Amino acid sequence: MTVWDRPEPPTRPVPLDRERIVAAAIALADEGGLEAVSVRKVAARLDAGPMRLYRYISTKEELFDLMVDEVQAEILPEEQPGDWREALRILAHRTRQAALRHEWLADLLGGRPTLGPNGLAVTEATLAAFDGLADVDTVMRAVETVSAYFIGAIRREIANLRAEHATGLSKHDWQRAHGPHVTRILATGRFPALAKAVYDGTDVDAETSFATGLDWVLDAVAAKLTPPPA
Amino acid sequence: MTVWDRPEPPTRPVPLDRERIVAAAIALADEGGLEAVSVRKVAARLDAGPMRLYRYISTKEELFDLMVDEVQAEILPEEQPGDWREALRILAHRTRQAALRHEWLADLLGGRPTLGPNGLAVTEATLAAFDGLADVDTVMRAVETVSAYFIGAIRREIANLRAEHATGLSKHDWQRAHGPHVTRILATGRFPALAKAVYDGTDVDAETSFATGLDWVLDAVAAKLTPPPA
DNA sequence: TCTCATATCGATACACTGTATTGCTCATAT
DNA sequence: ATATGAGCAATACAGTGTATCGATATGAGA
Repeated sequence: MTVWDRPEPPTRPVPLDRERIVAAAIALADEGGLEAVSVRKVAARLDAGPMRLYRYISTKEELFDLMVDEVQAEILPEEQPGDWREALRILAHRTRQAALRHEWLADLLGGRPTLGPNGLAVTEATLAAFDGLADVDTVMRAVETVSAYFIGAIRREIANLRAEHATGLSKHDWQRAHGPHVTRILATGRFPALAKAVYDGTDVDAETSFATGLDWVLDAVAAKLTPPPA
Repeated sequence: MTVWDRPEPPTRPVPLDRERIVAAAIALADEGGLEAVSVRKVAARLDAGPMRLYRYISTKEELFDLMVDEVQAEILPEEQPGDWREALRILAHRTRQAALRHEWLADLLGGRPTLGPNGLAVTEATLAAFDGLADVDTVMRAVETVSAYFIGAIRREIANLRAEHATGLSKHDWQRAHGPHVTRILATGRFPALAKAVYDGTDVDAETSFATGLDWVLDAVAAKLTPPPA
């Protein structure tokens, strides 16, 4: 039997692990949003059959969980600042930046408990920042309040950003109008306070708006940590 | 040709409008979550062909928008309290209650700008509560901050609620463990602050936790509205 | 009252989804 | 050398959102 008669040896399938799978899924999501992530497309990126992924995840939701946890690694600050306030501020801003890099994160944020290793590490670092400053319950309330704020704020920011992007309007025109619809509604005079806000309000960029609200919330937390002298 | 030979006249299709469609979709979502809402199933509830719905909506996303706006009607308080603080507190709690009645709302909240009639009415009422109390920009910041908080908080609450529900564990066991996973992770000692929080923390019910954080944020807003005397 | 135009509907079709099942193939252990 | 087990691709299924299209019933105009 000559070489010509013998078939080439079958190519072994490219090795796979969760890391590669998650990376492919994130790449897909970064390009086309969460809805662009399908098991088939992720597998295709890895030169694998779709069903092969189910050795590593047992459901598509789990893939999303892995994606979120992967991004949490970007959020985890490299070194811990001493000040709790600075720690929380950095956490909030890093989360926001991650969401701007990966807009799909906004769809997932707060949608499920984050129990992955990186998610837990983020929580640990956050809680640790309060060490010795207050009782456990107060600390919990503080962390929950701040994170509720920035998750909500990030969601809104991304939502608005997408709406602008979809209509192709400039940010200014968008805020002022959202096309004819809002203009017409406001013109009816049925929403005077809203109209005033839209027309008389200053355009502040998203980051300062985010930072301002965050500072307010941090102020509130500070007040609860060190109650004013009676 | 006797009556017996003649077929009955063709039944006219049941009349349809957005209201009916949205009601059917909401019913479906209340029973089985957002993922139970499919164009075919909504149509089936109305004895209509799937394609018929596309005269009233042009995409499934629009159906979701309509659903959210419909629920906003439940949120709109019937009468406006004089106090801005009370107004915002009520808004937050009503939104939370709506989300508890319609868990799918948590998936949609903050996901897209709410430009429907009821959504705008809610915004109007909220802004109106601040009339004359501060400049437009401060008011905007206040409203955005508070709503960011409660959207984030509601999302987390529903997320936890679902996680409990899925495992069938009691709330207590859930918070303590989430099955073996968290227990094992905590046992490694790599997350001391987290472990302390989980084991030493008091179980507070979701509503008080929500209300507490809300009060903190409202305190912060109050401080910005009436700056302390210099 | 008859005819025509228009709006609306149901059926069909398409490309795609997540995942259960099945049987093959190859690497290892005996 | 053979048996065993794991890992994989292929196939299949039920379901999805929505484009297209031909039939049909309704209202307007003569």
